[in-house]
Amino acid sequence: MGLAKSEMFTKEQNEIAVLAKAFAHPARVAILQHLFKINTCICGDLVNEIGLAQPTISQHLKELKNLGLIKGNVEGTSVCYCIDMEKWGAMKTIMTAFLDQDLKATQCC
Amino acid sequence: MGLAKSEMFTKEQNEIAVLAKAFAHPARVAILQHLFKINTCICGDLVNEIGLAQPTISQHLKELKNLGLIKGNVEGTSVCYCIDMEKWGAMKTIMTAFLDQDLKATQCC
DNA sequence: TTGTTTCATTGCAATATTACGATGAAAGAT
DNA sequence: ATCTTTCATCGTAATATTGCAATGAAACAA
Repeated sequence: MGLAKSEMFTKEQNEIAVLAKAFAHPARVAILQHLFKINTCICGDLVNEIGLAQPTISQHLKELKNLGLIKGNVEGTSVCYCIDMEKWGAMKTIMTAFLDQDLKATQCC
Repeated sequence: MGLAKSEMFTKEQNEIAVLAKAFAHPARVAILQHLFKINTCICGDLVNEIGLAQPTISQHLKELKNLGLIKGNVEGTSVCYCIDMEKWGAMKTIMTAFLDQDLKATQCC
């Protein structure tokens, strides 16, 4: 039905899925990469950098903000977005633990 | 429109997004975790382990297979799925490089 | 042969995501 | 005050994803 039955999975499984969604669209990957590149914060010239319309960028920024991976500071008429390093680190811990499962496993077939 | 304009992003950005989609659903996370846990391959008792219908599990397995993260060996009437360690490692290299962006960046706001 | 088991595929409904035009809100400039 | 700039939000259309009942295919058992 298109409904993720989150109650039938562990908290960890749901958390990984939610975090992975942040990277599951190239526009959000591009946004994050650009925010890291221009480390001295940056505003909505993301719209110029990436070739999507302003409401679309704004929507992607909102999702990343909801996850806590980025934060936005209002500066006059513009808004300065940047990575929340603390949240990024927390996310990385969870994702890395998942990705490193192979270290404990043995090859089979 | 719901259309990811992949031609406007870099090859790397699209690759990260495609790989991240593998983990963007708790059922696929659960499948991968179970395959790692039962490292001596395992078949479709994933249907019993996870509480989803057989066609649904089969569909998720297909997606993971398309990405190359798992492979399936037919054994009589059953199919034995397991992680493709080589592909997993390649995926991990790409994802880790993306996640480690913060190591080169400096905090801003 | 007929039945059974296991899994893939088809077909469809429900829901989620993505994209953008139009509009609104807030801050500056004039 | 009006105009402009910048961004958020609303509304809606297009597309993608998820889930499962029904069915099909392949291997095995009788």
